[in-house]
Amino acid sequence: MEKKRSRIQIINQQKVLEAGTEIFAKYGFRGATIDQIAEVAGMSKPNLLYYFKNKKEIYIGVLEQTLNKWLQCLMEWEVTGTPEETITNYIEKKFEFSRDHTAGSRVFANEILEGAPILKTLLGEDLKRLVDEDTRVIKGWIKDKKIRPIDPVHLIFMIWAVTQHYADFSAQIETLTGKTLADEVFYKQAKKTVTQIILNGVLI
Amino acid sequence: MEKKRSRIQIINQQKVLEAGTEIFAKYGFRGATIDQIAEVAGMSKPNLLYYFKNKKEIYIGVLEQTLNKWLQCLMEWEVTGTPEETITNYIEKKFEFSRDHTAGSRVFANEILEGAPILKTLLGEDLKRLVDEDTRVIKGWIKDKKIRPIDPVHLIFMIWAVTQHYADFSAQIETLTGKTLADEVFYKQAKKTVTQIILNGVLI
Amino acid sequence: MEKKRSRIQIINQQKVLEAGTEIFAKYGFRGATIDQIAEVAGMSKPNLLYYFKNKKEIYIGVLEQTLNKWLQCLMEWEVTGTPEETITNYIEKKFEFSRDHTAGSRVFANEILEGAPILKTLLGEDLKRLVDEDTRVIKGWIKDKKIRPIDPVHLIFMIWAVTQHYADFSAQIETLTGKTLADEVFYKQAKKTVTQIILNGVLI
Amino acid sequence: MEKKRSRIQIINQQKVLEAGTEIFAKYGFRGATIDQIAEVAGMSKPNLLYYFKNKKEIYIGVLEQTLNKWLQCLMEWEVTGTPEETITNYIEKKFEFSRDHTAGSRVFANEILEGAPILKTLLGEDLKRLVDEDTRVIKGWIKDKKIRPIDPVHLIFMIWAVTQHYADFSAQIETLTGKTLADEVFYKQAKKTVTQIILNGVLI
DNA sequence: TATGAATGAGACTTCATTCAT
DNA sequence: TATGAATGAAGTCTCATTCAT
Repeated sequence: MEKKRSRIQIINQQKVLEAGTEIFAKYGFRGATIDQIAEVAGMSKPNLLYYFKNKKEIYIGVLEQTLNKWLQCLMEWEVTGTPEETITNYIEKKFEFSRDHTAGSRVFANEILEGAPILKTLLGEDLKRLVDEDTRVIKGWIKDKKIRPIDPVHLIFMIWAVTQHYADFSAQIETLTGKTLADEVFYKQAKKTVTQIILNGVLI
Repeated sequence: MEKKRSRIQIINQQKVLEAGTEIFAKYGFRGATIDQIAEVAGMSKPNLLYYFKNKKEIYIGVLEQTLNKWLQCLMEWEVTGTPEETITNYIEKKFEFSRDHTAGSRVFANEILEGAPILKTLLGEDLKRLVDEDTRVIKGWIKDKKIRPIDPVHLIFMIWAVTQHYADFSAQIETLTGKTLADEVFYKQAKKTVTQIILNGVLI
Repeated sequence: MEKKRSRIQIINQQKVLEAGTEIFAKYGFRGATIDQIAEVAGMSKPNLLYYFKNKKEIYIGVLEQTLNKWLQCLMEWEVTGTPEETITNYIEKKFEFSRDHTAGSRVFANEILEGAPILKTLLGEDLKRLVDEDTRVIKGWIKDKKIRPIDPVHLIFMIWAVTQHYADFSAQIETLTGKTLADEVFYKQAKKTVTQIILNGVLI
Repeated sequence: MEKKRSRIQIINQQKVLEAGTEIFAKYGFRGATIDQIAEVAGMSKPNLLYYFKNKKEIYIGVLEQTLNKWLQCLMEWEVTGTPEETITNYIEKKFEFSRDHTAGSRVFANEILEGAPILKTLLGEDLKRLVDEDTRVIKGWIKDKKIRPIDPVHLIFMIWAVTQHYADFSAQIETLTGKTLADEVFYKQAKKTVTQIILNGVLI
């Protein structure tokens, strides 16, 4: 299934994935055209199709890469500290991800919006494992009376929802505030406010 | 701009808008086809196009209808009570909206994801007004020391983000938990947890 | 599965089938292009695709129509007379078919050459039934000592092979003799010679 | 036109021709792809194209090779014996050819079906010569009252048609009888029946 | 001699939209 | 108001062929 990949193959595939992320983020799967992706990737359409058999393969590649980055982000989470430290760090990481992978985040959001036809399986496996683990940690905190007795999954969803919102809905946010996460001040303000509310919301 | 609309026109246009909401939610603007919408609306394609000049008009119609419903939801907010009552009520309303207008919410999300080409203007006007007003109210609370000094817009975004997440990302949520907002118990649990955290997060 | 077919639909579908027969006979399935068929049928490509979903559907339609005509030809065979009359009549019918349905015969030949991917099932059912019946009749003749004891299927194949040859290999025949079945004299000569040899070959 | 050909060239060209025969037989000229041929020949596509300038050249090569083999088969015919011996031997040779060069036979059939654009010239020359000679021999027999007065070319076509039928239509034959020429018993039966009928058909 | 990489031409197919009734 | 029929534009994908090494 996997061809041997030479240096140039790796480079070009990566080029395509990056271009694909950008275009799919902007136009969705159907809206994106191979032409656009090829143009951004700086290669001819048939050459692009030499590396990825068809449009869907590019899309899957983009999704997998994004999901992997996201999973990695979630896994880098240090759970050894206090709940305050840990949650602060978690939110920080997610905000960073939203800022640094805005396009990927949107492709991801689009896929979920359409019912996650491609990602469903992966989400049910890899992501589920991570959520289960986080849930366990949070339950431990609750048992130790370190945080209030809230439902762990909804806390997790809250953090995901908010941080992702700044990436996915940035058009709306920009229209309303004139700012995006790219604005350093705005970024810090958002992170700070969210962290504050969540921490005060759960810590005893 | 407005033609005189006979009874049957009104009925059929509404049929189309509902069908459009469903289909656009599932496949996005480009992914949706007029055929699909016509089929769901129970009329022939040319007949549908008799009511809406082209695909984009249907889309705009759906977006406007959804936005109006959402604005109405936001406006129904009673600001006369205590912050606790008010915020609780606000979150409740938004959760209801997510549950009862899942499809519309997704069409809306999709539009924002793609940069809100159609809605941008409306958002900058109608929604901005509402946000400004809410901001003023929240600032009043802060000044009166009724809630902690947090940045109002980010509080608003948080609430929007979380409640919308349950509609837009329900595929992911369902994969991870097996539940959706249609499940009464899950719905209440989600609403309760979110309300708790936010209230504890902002109240003094 | 079958739509209601209006007059114009029937007419246009038949136009397409005829054009398809001509083009598929000349260029084979892959070699044929929808453009060519549409051109011959006198309609635009998308309009043609309004009647047949894709190229393969046209092909299947052509094959089925040809097979049906052929089966009908085989069934019109009168088995009540003497072997001499019956065989003479059978060969005559097949020769007629080759002359009057040259293009269809070639499409058919092409399909068989490629392994009959589409027709295999039909051949195994309808045609098999006919062959079995013919075989029974021939065996009866043999038992009654009306013809020599030859293997019936090979006799049948012989007749098919020869008559079909004049349609399918007419390019070769024309190169070698300068004539085709369209030439009345040549047609009669061919039919007469073949009938003679076969009759003398099997009659006692 | 002829380059000096090294050992490896000869070997590789032969590999390509064999692969080409197989693939062209299965899919026809347009249906065959160079990739497929290269794969069967066990070499890369550009390497294959180093030996044959383009697809058509491979096709021509295959056709020429097949035609040569066929002509050789026809020429090996011993005309010195009695008509019975000679015809029996001729049919035998042709049956052998069909069994041993099934794929080539089909490529040939395909070419003729499409109007013999490539072979037409060769057929008009080399094959014509052979047919003329055979015709002369048969006419001699008729004049000597050794066989009945039938039209020689149609006798020749009959034999070609029948023997070729077992190669070209083997898909149909297999569907109807479950056998192919590869089955020794079936092969002998077919040859015997055909020989019998033809001999009885022409001998006085 | 051999092969990864690249491309232009062309085919199939979809789909929004219009026509005619 | 309603709909079968028709079409142009556009997009996906294949494939013979060439390039560069």
